[in-house]
Amino acid sequence: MARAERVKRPPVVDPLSSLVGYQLRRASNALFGTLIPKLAEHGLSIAEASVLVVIAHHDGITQSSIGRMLDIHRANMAPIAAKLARLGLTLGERRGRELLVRASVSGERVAKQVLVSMRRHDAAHCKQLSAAEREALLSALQQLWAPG
Amino acid sequence: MARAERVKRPPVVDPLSSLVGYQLRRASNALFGTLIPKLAEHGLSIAEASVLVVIAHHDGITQSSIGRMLDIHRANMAPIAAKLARLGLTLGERRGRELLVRASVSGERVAKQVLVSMRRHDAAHCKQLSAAEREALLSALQQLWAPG
DNA sequence: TATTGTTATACTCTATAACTATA
DNA sequence: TATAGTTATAGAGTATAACAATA
Repeated sequence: MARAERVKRPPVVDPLSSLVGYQLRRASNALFGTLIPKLAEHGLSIAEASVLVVIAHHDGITQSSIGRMLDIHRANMAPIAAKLARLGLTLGERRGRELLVRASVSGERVAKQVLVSMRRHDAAHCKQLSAAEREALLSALQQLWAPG
Repeated sequence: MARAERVKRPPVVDPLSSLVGYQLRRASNALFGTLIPKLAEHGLSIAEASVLVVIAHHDGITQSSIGRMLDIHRANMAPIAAKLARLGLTLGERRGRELLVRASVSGERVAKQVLVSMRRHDAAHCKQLSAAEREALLSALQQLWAPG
């Protein structure tokens, strides 16, 4: 307690600092902000890259399934899927009212690169945390939003 | 490890689940999504309510200081400050190029109500976490974005 | 009826640029 | 020069509504 008074930055002036929601938003914005330019090197937004990764891991998945998995509205999935197809990263096969999507050869390659970028980015931001702390963090975060 | 296989929900299908950045975004969106309607009962957005709370705790603070504290751009602070003033929640006193802001009597009252709403909302979402887990979560989150 | 995919559209949040006034 | 405040505007992300096609 007394030591804190000798620190340059004052202890806590921000009345919102003790709120999980506030800290979540700040941390989320921090990681998002640095991830955007990394994925831009691949010509993709975070949403586009995330969808590509999911498709590469789930051959023949439908747009609706991806949207439910990543919490992206159907209406917003359309332009994302269209861009990935236009870039030649995904191939669509219509079956009835569903559109089964899978990654092309180049799509698989880009998906792997994107996932590596994401993991490197994640590790870089978490380097101040121990492995146990990171696992506890992941577990706590999942409990905050996961169903159940 | 073996116990996890007996859990109802499959282990991990989502290739992004192990990323802190992904979990952060999902958790942040979850808390944000339910906080918005709560603060709308006070006629305020999250940003507006946050700024009001900061003003109530820092008498005579400037817009720039608030912006730096909450990471809100100057250009976006203007309409927020204008709305709080228009609602009679804050009073501004110009000194040179600075505009010192303080909460009005009703502003103080609303700020307290808003902070109570925020804390209740936070507690409701964190009720699955122990006090120790919540503290560890706050600490980890702060390390992810705080300067230094 | 319910679901998939699609388009159009609106709203919020955030970012950039340009300007005035003051230190 | 650097900072504070303001305005206008552009962009991204996300939301609703409506529609056609299919289960």
